[in-house]
Amino acid sequence: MVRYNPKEVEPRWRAAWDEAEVFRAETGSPKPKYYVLEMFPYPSGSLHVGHARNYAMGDVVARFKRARGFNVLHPMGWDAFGLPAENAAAERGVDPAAWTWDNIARMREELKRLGLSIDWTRELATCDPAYYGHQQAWFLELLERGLVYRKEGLVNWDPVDMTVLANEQVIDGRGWRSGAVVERRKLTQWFLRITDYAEELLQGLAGLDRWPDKVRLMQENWIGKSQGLRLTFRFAGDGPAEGLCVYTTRPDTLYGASFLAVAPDHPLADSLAAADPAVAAFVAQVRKGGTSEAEIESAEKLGWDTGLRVLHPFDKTREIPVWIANFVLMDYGTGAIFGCPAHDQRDLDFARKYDLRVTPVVLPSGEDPILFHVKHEAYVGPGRIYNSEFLDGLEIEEAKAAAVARAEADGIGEGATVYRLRDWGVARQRGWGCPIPVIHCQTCGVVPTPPEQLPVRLPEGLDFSKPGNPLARHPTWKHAVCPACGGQAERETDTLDTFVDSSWYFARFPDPAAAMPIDAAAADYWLPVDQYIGGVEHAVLHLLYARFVTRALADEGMLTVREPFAGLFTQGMVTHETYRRQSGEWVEPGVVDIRSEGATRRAVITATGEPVQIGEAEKMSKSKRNVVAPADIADVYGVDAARLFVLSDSPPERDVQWTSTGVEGAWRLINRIWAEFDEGVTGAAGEIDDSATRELRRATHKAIKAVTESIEGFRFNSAVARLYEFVAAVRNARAAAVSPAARREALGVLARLVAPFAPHLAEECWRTLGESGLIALASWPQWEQALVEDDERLLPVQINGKRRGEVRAPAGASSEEVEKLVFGNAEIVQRLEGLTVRKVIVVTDRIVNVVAG
RNA sequence: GCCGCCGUAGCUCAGUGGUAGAGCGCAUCCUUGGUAAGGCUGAGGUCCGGAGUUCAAUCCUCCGCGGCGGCACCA
Repeated sequence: MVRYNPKEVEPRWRAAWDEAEVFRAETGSPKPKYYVLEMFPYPSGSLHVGHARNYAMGDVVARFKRARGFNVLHPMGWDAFGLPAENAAAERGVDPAAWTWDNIARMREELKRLGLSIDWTRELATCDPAYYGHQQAWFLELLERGLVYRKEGLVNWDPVDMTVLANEQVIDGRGWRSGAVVERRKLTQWFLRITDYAEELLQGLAGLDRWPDKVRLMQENWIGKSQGLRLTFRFAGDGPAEGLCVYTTRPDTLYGASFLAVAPDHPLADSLAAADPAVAAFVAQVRKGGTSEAEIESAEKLGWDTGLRVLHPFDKTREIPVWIANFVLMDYGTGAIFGCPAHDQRDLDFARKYDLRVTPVVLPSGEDPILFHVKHEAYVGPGRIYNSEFLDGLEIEEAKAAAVARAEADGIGEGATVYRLRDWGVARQRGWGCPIPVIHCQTCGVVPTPPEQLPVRLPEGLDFSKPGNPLARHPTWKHAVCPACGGQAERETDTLDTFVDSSWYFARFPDPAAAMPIDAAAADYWLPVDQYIGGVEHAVLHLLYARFVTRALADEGMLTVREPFAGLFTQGMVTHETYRRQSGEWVEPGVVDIRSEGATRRAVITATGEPVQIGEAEKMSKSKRNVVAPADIADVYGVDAARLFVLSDSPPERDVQWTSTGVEGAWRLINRIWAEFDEGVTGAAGEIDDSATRELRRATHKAIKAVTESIEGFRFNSAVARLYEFVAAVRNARAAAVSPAARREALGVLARLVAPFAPHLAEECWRTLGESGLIALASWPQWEQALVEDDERLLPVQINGKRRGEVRAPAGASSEEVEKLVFGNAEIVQRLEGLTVRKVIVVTDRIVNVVAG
């Protein structure tokens, strides 16, 4: 018996793979291509088992597809710009570039240790000028095409860090890092015109049939398409001559309008505020309102009656008051609405507060028009229109169409489509990001950096010790010569949102050394990504940005695909129990000893015996100190055990709870597998047992089929479960005198089925079996159909729906044959005594139900 | 508030319109020359609750309850 020693075995095979360059992808190979990609990591400096799970999943797919004859591209890179490096710089005075590159070096070694079948020759990092220079190049092309623009907009401003924050960096109204209350500030910002593609991004979702429905739904909601009417009201008496334009999705309820309301930052409100300090005071008051969930939730509706009146578009005898209201959003629709309190809860709340008219115009079926009233709950259900002149009697949808048609005929409005999606604000006042490559000139305005001056590199020696943008503070960096007039000018000091970096990296991997941002031929060969894998937290932002940028670059002629990711899989997190001392201090799992006493588990600190509280399994985080690093596991059980475990316990899309007992289970499986190979192919002595041989062969071919289908269906946990069963079958067959050929077949299949999950073990087994080549290059086994079909079935027999016995029948037996067997079965006949058989239902190869009374 | 997901053994979770499962834990026993262990056997279930459809519901439909996630004054 040779013990399986992963510490010796695993590095040896990794060296063999490197030596043979087996994972190198060849652009243009005649084999069918398969591009598998996991979302690239931020180089935080240390890998945890959550990363391991993500990359192990991609690796299973990559190795499986390679074995199935595909030319596989499985690259790796680094999402390397971002705040942690700046934080490290601010806190410890280190250079963010040096810090980042150190982390990359460390994480690269940890990733390599996982035995991932990655083509490392294509590695890239977004903080590398060789990468971001190309990003600047295409950014300028988009600028030229008008897809990049500057505008003044409201942004989340962190007054302590002195920077703009992305929405997701604002937590409960406070900066995620500084904890300062975030202000809404008007600032000139760079935007990418993603809204130009809103319709296409929405339509494209329908074709993404290998994406999770959940993600498609989230994107659909995010884009938020709505159809309605843009309608201009004329002022009665005072007011701007052009009138006031509102957007509504409920033109059918126009006769229920009792007020108009504009956003506090609407131009009309601005001009009124300029003339009247009281209005200005009101606007200032509502703008101060916080952005936290709780504040928005409980925010009271506040309004200011401007005194202006508009005429009802279909009834010039009616005048409607115009208010300024805090719940109207400037950046949606036209920033102005008409309020129909009877059929909109927000409008109703507002109307009740300010005592405005509430006229129902949609009558639910079965209600009496005289008696129907709306009190504190708006009616938003179906019904017929009434109190509405020419719309009376119509269904809601008919009335919408009629109202739009009338507005269009009268020349006061038109049908309109509006999206919730906003343009993408990409400027950040940060020093560790991709510089926006433009120059501001007093005389020429915004001038693009000439292509030959790209990349615009970040300077060295930035000062991160103070809040604010270090690029703006740098003594010399921003001084530039205007490329247009040659005069003195200044560089843009904002850098790009790191989501820009990650919105095209998958298109760079096909040729990461190309002189152009994207090599057309290589990208054409490899794209789209056949299988993309990552966390569901990127369901909207990253995945939507990447879909947008792909289209923008395609329209630039740089890409031929418009949809970057043909298949998407969103994997769950790895969680871990948390441990806490009496004092409340979190304790890492490594120093805790778990003891089972009967059914209860207790935890103590190993060194001192001090008891600790066992808490819920939570997402691994430094603050809860429940992070497990793959390296810790590899030192004891090897990385194969860690890979097996993170894939085995739970379906890939769900969270998995890391436990030491679980990884021990995986380790035992590895040893059981190894023991079979160590045993060799010689079966028990004596006459060959044909029946046992046949059973082993059946088990072998069933295992091939089950594991193959499980991997294809992304059910890695059931694939591993099938491996458990198959190993048991191989082991049990050892007791009988099975033919050496059948055992050899079983072991050869076992090694290849294990290979995607535990590749080092599989190589060792493969060599032990006497194979000379690498299993990483071996082809996937095929199953024989005849061996996976049972020729006999065990059919449960129910009497009135309860299981009362079973019969053995040939596969595919007819109802008549099965009935004969059922009524020839003594146990069943006895059960039926005294009952009249009314009906017999035979489901071929499944079950029999006898209905009797 | 809107949308989605989940609820099955002590724990973590598979699964299926037709015999309720796995890993871990627990109990019993065996082995102590596969020993940084290994193996046998076993106990343990109102499949969240209620109604409906069906010959048959843990599964499908509807109504609840509980947990989680996304969006959130989007007119």
